[in-house]
Amino acid sequence: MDQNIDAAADAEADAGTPGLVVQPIEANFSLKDRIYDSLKQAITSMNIYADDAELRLDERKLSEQLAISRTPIREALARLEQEGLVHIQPRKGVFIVRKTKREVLEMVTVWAALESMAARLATETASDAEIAELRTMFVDEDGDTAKAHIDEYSNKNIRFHQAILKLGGCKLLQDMADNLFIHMRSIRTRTIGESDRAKRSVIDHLHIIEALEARDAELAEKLVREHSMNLARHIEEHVNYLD
Amino acid sequence: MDQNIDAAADAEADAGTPGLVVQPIEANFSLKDRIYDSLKQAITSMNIYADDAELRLDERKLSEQLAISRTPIREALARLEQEGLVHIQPRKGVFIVRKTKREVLEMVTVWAALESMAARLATETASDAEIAELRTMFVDEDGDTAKAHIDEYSNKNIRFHQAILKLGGCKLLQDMADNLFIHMRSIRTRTIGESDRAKRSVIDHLHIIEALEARDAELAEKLVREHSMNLARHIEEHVNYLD
DNA sequence: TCTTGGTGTATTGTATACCAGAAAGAAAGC
DNA sequence: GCTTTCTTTCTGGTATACAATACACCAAGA
Repeated sequence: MDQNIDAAADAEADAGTPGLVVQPIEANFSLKDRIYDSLKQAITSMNIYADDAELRLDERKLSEQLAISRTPIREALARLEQEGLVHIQPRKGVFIVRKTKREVLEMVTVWAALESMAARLATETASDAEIAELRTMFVDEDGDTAKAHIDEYSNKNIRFHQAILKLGGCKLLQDMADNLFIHMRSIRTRTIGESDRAKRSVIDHLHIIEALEARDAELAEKLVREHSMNLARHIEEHVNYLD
Repeated sequence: MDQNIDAAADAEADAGTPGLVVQPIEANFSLKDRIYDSLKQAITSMNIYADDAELRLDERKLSEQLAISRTPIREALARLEQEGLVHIQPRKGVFIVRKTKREVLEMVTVWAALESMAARLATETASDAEIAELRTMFVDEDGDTAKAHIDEYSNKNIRFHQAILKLGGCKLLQDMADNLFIHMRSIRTRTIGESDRAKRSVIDHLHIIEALEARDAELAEKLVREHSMNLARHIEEHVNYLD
């Protein structure tokens, strides 16, 4: 590493010297940040609602696996706790939090508030081209084929909602929704396969696109909100694996 | 500790036995958490937009002042950074973040989304008595007297909005709005005194209460949203001390 | 056999020492 | 006098050592 820096310095000082310039000089690496990302990724990608899920995080074990000290790990865990992904019980341990049904329902409600506002904003700020792009997401898709490729559709579904958030043009709206999404990901992927939700979802989405195209703020907001609240209702009635 | 539990159990089993009930067992103290609260309180109560504001936080200085080591301070700072109150520049320092005008506008927008959703929910879940309570907030208040007591009114204003969030019955909605509010507090208290915002604010509030009383979800949502978006417009046009 | 007390171990909380990078100031060369 | 470079110092980043607590296990006595 030091050689790289020296080489770069030499190359800068004397362009004639063919020192090995290592390049983009990758980002400011900080163990704390990398561990944070790593843990977050690990937590969100595991199914924390499985019965045999290991919900405990061992600082020491992590520090050994990653071959670093506990300090940066603890700081990463502090951030994760602030974010609500883990809970630190003093003198007991660090545990991945399982959301209760009520909490999930509240997250969906907040999501509905955020995305419906984004849809409203999108009717004013998004370009016709941007809205038209939404349609391309469903070009090879209808309800029936969707049911056949649940996983694939689940991803498309996610991207559709993220696209609307983006069209709203409000970064904060987007970020907060993304953050909620982290907690809801596993729920969404599980519920999309139930009953005929996939098919109805596609229909809803098309109606939303039409409202955006018509620049109908009230309608777009309403459709987006009700689409999310339908998910809430579905969870309320059919999801039983939450506390 | 065990005695407490036993005593309580005995007292429950046999009310006649005068077991020593030792009391609530005071909180679990944790330096990290206390420092977090302390710093957060300090940051939010200072005017970070003053020209001479000291925006830098020195870990070592803090550790000396508080007579503790840097470790728990760093964990508290990590949480504050995650929350967006401070920014840690590696090898440079820890700085309290000044929000840009755009960021403040986005916060108001999100606030509008959250509170309008809460108002909508409130029309369905809040009791008549709870809604009626909102009126008592303005019993001795009209636009003119409000202008005379800006500070006092500013607090009432805040409480009114928090009350609506609460009536929505969605804890998460409330918490997220509260969190946004921390960043907006200084802005709100400054803008409320400008032009005739206080007077118009009172009128808006009364209309909102009426919509809630009429259980008109659409109207309540719309009024709350527009009330907040008016603040956004006002900031856009009149606030110049932000980046 | 059951209860109770103590001890040992595992795990987190806190303190401290040291490292590396960056900024500021001093000194030297032009 | 200006610029440049070197050095000093300050700051956060990381590692490690120590302290405190929770939990489990075991042994002894009733």
